[in-house]
Amino acid sequence: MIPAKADTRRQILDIAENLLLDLGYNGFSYKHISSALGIRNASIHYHFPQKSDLGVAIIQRARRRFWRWSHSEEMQKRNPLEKLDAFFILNKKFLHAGGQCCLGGVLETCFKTLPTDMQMETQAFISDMLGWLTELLRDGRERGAFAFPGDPQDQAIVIMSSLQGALQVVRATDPSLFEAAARQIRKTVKSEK
Amino acid sequence: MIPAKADTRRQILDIAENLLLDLGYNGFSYKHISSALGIRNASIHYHFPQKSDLGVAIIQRARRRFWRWSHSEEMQKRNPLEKLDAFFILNKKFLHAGGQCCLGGVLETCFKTLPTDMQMETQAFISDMLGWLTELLRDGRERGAFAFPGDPQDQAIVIMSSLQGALQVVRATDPSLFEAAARQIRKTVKSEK
DNA sequence: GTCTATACGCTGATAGAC
DNA sequence: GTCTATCAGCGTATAGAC
Repeated sequence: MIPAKADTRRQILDIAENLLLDLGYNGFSYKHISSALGIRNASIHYHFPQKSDLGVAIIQRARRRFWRWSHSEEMQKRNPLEKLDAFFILNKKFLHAGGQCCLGGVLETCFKTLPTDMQMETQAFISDMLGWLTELLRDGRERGAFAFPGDPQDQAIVIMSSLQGALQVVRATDPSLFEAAARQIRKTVKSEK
Repeated sequence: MIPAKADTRRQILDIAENLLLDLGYNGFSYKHISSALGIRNASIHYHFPQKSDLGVAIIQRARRRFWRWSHSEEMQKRNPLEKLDAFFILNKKFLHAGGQCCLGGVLETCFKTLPTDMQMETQAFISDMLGWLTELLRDGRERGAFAFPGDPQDQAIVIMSSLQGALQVVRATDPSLFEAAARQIRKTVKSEK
């Protein structure tokens, strides 16, 4: 049996990740976390001595999560278009979580204020995602599922940027516009056949 | 003749706007501005009593700037494709300014931490830009310059989001990738003829 | 592991002299 | 308009008791 308060570390990560996606890295503090969790400020420093330790841990966990997602048995069975759709759904989850931004976008906009270790982890995270998406587009185009001009990496950046940007734009307009934008992006790469 | 230090207000706005695009709204303080300008903290409060007054002023100035840009005599002469290209160049300027984000993206990612007056001004700014881009796409498609499926507004969101997102993504990758991404976006709406 | 207590610079902001 | 002086609160962070 697992005691309810067994893994405070995990709870801190969960709360901090949500705060990060909602408010940005410079928009939340240890106080937000401690009051949400019902513990004291100092207790969080026991698990994450510095705020950047917490930041790095959040990104590393997101990287592992993305790796498991993209390498899951379920995912391997899918064809390229289904994989792309799964990526769209992955992004749409941020919207349903009360209009959050995606991790990459949040970290990039405050990139210059981040300590070096967080900057490096951010770069690795983006590289992971961009690599996966590039490979998917390359493979999918070879197999006739996708049709787009130019370099798969350029197209990968456009898709990542679009979704990331759209999650942000709808915060200042209407959340319902995200879906329509996502469909529009999908059309630009899906082959007509 | 205009004394060198005549309009401190304007200099504050210039510096603060650059800090905002570099570091995010919660990433810069009055101290950054005062030390950059060689004056005291309190002097800035004379011009902008609250930080949100400064924030609102930055957005309002950007809105006026965009209005003048989009209504300029020079712009009226351009055809739809040339207007779209001008919009791309407008975004590329942030990249050349040392890898800045665009104003919309910065404000949206910390949207939930902003005071109400700044949130409203942000919404108006996005609405201005989205309205202009939507009208351009609608008109351009009617005249045969553009070819894309669906609602012009959906396409407008995709283009705005892509450029906004791309400016952010290249911060964690390579600035040179922006140009390629921009060309890729351009291809998705330019008619083939 | 979590607590209390504490440090201390930075933050936005004000009062009042010049 | 800009200055000096000052403020209360918050930020991250540490020491040491339980």
